[in-house]
Amino acid sequence: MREGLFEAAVAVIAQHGSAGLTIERLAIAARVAKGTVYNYFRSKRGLLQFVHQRAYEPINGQMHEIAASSQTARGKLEAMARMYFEHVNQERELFDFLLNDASVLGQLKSEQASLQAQVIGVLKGILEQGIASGEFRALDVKRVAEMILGAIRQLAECELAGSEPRSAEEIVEVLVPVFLQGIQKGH
Amino acid sequence: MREGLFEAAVAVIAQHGSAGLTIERLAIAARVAKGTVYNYFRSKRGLLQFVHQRAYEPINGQMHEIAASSQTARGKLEAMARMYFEHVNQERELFDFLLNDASVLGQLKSEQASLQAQVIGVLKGILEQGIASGEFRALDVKRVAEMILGAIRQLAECELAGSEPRSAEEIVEVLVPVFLQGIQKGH
Amino acid sequence: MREGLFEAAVAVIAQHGSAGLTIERLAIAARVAKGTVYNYFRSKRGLLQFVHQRAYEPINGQMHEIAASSQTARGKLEAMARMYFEHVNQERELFDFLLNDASVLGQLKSEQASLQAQVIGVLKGILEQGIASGEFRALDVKRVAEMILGAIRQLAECELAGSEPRSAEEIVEVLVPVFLQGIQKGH
Amino acid sequence: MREGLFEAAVAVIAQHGSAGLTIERLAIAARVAKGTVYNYFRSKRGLLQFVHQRAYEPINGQMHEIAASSQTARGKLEAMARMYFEHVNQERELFDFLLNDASVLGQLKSEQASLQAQVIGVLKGILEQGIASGEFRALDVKRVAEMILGAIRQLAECELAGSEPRSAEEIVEVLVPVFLQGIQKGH
DNA sequence: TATGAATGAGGATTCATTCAT
DNA sequence: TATGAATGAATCCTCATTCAT
Repeated sequence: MREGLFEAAVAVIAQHGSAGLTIERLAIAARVAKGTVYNYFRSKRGLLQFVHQRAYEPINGQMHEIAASSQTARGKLEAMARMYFEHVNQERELFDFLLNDASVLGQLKSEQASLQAQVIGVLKGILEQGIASGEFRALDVKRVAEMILGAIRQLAECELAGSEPRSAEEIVEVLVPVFLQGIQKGH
Repeated sequence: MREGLFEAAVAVIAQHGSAGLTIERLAIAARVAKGTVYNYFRSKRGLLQFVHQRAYEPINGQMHEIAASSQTARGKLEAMARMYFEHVNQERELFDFLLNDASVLGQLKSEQASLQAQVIGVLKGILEQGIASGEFRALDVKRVAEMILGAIRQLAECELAGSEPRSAEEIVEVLVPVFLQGIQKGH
Repeated sequence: MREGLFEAAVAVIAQHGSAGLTIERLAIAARVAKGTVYNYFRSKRGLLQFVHQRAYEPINGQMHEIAASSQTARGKLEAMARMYFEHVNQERELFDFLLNDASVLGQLKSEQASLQAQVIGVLKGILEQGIASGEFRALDVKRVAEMILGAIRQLAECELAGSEPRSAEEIVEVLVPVFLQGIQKGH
Repeated sequence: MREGLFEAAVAVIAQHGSAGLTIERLAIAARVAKGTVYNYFRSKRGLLQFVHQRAYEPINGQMHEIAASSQTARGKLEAMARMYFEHVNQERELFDFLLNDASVLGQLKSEQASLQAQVIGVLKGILEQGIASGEFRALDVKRVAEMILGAIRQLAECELAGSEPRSAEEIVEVLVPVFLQGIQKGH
């Protein structure tokens, strides 16, 4: 049932925007009565939290899988970026909400923050692996992890803002070389 | 008076978050009557637009100055990042709002988008200059511009989230080398 | 419930005039919460439309019945006038509103106009029947229909303004002869 | 100055409708400050009363002139109807307000009522003259006066609702015969 | 007298949440 | 557990009126 409400929420957000997600619309989309929603979620805030968690669950899972896999650090960065863009492309409206409005309501700020912290942690791990293995030079891993996350987020946002989705591959092919070799000539 | 309302708005946002900015709270913070607000702004939307524009005005101005100056592309990138972080550090609450909640309620989405487009445009210009001058290698300038913007934004956000502000210089010293030389060893 | 709100609306209008009909007063009169009103009417405008339609429904119905009946044109005119005054006498406060303030705020202008157009249409039909049957002489039916409607409305308004209601019959006995034989002597 | 405000009020009503007549708009149209209005009118209500009176002044004056003139009763009726339609046609927007919305605000009800009473009084006088002179048959003069007023008002309203103004003469030529000879054939 | 900034009561509307059935 | 009618606080906005200059 929570599952059904999650999907209904996504549908409503896709159609009315995140500000248009009201309990009434949600209930209609889920074909239940308004009161029923409150049997499964303490409050709208709880619902939002669930949507947030539910949406990032697969990404989170795959992120940790990638991190735990036995690849080079570069391979992991590539895999993570690719995986992320694939998800974003698959559920464009949902991520349009999650990327831009999620913290908006002031209600998901902590969730958003803890998620980011997790992502940054994983990226830091990858960077440290790369440094240890000699792939990467010594770095301020935290800052670089933040930069990578930021770059990916921004690419995703611009991607969503534009009309035609481009393949994840395409984007990875720009992202990774820039971070690996930099933009300076003769490197 | 618009000035006073602007400051009151920043104060309210700092305390209650952007979703907590109501005309009533604003009026109280500015020590005027509710109706007075409407003598200076056509609507809440208008107020928000003013706050947005007002906040980015100096950044925007300096951004164009830097772009128009006679430096190497690298110098411009450095200058822009430095300038940006200095502003952010100076008005932390305000940017906490602008960075996260600016598109709140969907009311400033277009302003935010046009601002971003402008920034990306300037960054593209700098990248093209660098390519032309032989500083940079051939690049997908649009994407790289987006990445740089995203990295800067994320650094700023994390900076604001953290407790102690770090000098802009420090951040620039991490950001620029990464984008210029990349993170790969032996480059 | 819509019924209850209708009656509450009539009561409020009777007491405060149509401009004094606020959602708050309506809710109090109906002994419900303000929000409840909006569970039954999309907006104040919708409420007003309902009141308008609800009030004229019976008159409208009987008007068309009379028009469709098999009487002389004169008989129909008499019947319509009688029927109208009977309704007006029965719900004095309501019609006090409808006759004077219906177009209030411009919100019911279109409803009022379309209703009038309908009435005029029916009256025209009756006049044409009378001309065809030889009862009436050739006439500018539209104008005469307007005149009859206006005369009836004005009689009703003055009736409502005065204190003691007079029987519909009495009024019909003045109205019809004037329109049929005119006021000139020796006719 | 009151004169100037009257004209400004008419202009505003013509452009924004009667509900759109605010003190602010009035002041702008009259090219004075808002506060100045209150040096000439105690309140908005007072202003409205003045507009009402001012608008009907010429009609009222001519009405009494006609009543006092030495014509047949029929001639007076004709003259009054003609005069009325001429005025209405000259200031269509103003009368659109006066005819429909004047009592709306609940503020001009008494003015409207006293004006009507006056008109009805004059019409009664004319009818009595006609009866005395043998032109008209014995009548319930009050009722017939009301009917005549109502018929004229309705014709005027329909006239204003329609797009192209028709000459006053045309209308008089329909109105008077109907009231004089009636609509019955063979009369 | 003229000004116009400031006022604040008042009004329409939304929506998360409750609760009796 | 499911329902959905009822709630009422919260919010944006309007505008007649006042008053210090």
